[in-house]
Amino acid sequence: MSTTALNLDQLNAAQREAVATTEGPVMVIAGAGSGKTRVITHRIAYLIGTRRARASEILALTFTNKAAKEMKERVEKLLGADAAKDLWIGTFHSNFARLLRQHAELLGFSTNYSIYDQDDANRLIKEIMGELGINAQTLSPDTIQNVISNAKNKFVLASQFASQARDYVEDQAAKVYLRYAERLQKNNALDFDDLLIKPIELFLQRPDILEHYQHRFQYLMIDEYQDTNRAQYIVSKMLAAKHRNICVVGDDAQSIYSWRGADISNILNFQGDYPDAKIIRLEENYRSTQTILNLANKVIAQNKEQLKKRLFTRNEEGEPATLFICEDERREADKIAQTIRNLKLAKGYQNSDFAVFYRTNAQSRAIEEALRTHGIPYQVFGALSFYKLKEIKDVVAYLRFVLNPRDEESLLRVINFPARGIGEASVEKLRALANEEGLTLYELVCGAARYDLPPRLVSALNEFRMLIESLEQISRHASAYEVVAELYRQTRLLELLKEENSPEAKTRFDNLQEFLSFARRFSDENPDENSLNAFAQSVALMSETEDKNGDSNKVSLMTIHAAKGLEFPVVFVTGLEEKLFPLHLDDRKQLEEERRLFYVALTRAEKKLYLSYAKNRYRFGNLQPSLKSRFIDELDGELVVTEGGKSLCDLRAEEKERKRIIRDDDHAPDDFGDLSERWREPKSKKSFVPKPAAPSVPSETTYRAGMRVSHKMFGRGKIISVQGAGDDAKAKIYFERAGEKTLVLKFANLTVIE
DNA sequence: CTCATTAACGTTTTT
DNA sequence: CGTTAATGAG
Repeated sequence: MSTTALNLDQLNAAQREAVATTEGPVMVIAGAGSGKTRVITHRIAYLIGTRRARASEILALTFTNKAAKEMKERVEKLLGADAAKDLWIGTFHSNFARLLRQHAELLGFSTNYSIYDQDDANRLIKEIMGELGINAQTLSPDTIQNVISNAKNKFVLASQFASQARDYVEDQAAKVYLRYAERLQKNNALDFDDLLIKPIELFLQRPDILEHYQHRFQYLMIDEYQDTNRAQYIVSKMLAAKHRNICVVGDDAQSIYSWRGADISNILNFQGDYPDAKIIRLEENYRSTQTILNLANKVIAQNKEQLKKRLFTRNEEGEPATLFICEDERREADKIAQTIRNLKLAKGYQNSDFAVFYRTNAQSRAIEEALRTHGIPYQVFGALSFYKLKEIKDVVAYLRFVLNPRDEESLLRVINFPARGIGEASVEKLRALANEEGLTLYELVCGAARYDLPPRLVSALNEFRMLIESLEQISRHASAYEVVAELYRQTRLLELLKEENSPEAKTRFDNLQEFLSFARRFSDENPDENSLNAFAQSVALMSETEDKNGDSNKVSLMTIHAAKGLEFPVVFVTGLEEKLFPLHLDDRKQLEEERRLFYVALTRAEKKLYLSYAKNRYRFGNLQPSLKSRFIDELDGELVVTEGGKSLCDLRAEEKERKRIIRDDDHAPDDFGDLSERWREPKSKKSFVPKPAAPSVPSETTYRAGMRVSHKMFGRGKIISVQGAGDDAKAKIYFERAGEKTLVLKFANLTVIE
């Protein structure tokens, strides 16, 4: 195929090798900005173009919908939409959800199974904990959910987990896990983890089915292999066992999801699994300036655990990075906004050329505010996904329930939405009755007339049942869009919101409308007969990022996790403070992951990098001093300048000098703000002296959270919380100088400050 | 049963 | 600080 040959000429030698080595196990170590997606898409095109494989024989697994979508589009560009349409390109979750739809019966599920996201699963776990009498105060549902999810990620099933539970938490979690699995089965529902685990169970039960897929998917490709967990590892190994045409692409330096069960040893040990594997390194970076790359390389070099590689670029050297040292988060945000405005004027950049990264979503607020006051358009990614909004989830729950009447969780969600007089008390009564009668809740709803229930309730239930039945009727022959439209019509959802006449209602109105048009688009693009099921399931696996329009001219705000895989001409990495970034620094492993995250942040930048930190930051509502991040110290000082034009090197020398002077003067060193260029000003000393003690108050004083207090040893602070009463009363207090302490009030001898 | 006010709570990341 | 869960009045 001439087009394919032409395409290969555009690749460098390593990329070409990665594309053309189609047979046998291959691991591509793709450094940041080295053209990874290009390699995968060309490889697919090459396989098809040279007739080594048909499109339907290729399975390409990605980590995010966005990556899948991009890959699909680029393959289509190379081959034409028609040639690419039989490809299985998608996330692990969506591809296996699709596969499971075909075989659900064998696992005791129907093809219309519901997919529960984290929220749904959490609700169910809370419910189960209630049933088991586990106190949610002692053991949070989130913890239990985490434990269960981790077990699933490692392909440890409930019974096995129960038999190997080691401590109290695991023991309780095991009880919940067992019942949780039962309940999912009863509801005909799978959670996200199940989408990975159930295929393994299926393949173990039915080797013939495994063989079918081994034969069908002659070529297996896995993107972001460093992010795969144990379950994903197992299932890919099973699928590749026969033909062994497995090509994994990844970068251990960008592994940032270990908290979610990603197992970096999957990529580190690939060669152990496949001793004959061909290892190909993509080391030429096409994205960033040399300066940016040098900074990043030096940062990542401080990690012990990693595969050897050396990234280089032939791009221009570029400007040094700029470091902003700010008083507080507002000035940090302001500085960023000003810089954006100036760069737009001076260098002709557009809004969309800028990205502002932060470690935690909470940090976006200050930045948004500053951008707003400067009149700079922006978009925030990821914070809360469109599909996680209550109103959207409620509508989706309707669709799920129409498809899957066994799904009690969805039923509970919609039975009184919009409010139709079936409140909590009624629902509890109905559930108890259903239990007594040995019926499912919905069976009882359908036969409500036969029981001695308040007539108003019976008629409300009847109305609800008729709604569900008519939607079910429509779903048999009409598209997902038509079902959603009919749901809106019958429930008068939009009208009800309009009548509310509040701004919140207006937003929800808009969201529902957007969902409707999304359904229409989906139905237009996927006109198969089973479309409501496909629609509901893909919505469950959807997150927002991918369907926000990327072409609008706005500054992008996002967490660094969300930034992976993206690139921007100008990047701001904010909040470089200890305990913020790095957020977790308890052990080396966590710290190395934070460092990889920093590496990811730096390598997103094409032309210019700005780094910043604030010496004070609001946390839980009050201003706290922060220490500059150790990551700043790890940077190559020659490649970073401050606003004043001084290099980081000079600054470090000054810092050293200053510490020496302070030591000689026998002053207690204060340990933040140490990069300040105004260190000579004697003022700075004063600002840390606590105020003289406020008038004392009687010992009977009741202390409340939020009160400002002063302590002899610890100085000024603010009460975070108070526990207990009388002589035993303790308060958790955040002290400006000493940090968080828990004190027995009786002995603390606090004074209240106005 | 619904709406209001209040208390508690937490801020990592995503399929 | 801002959001959500829990409680109490109407």
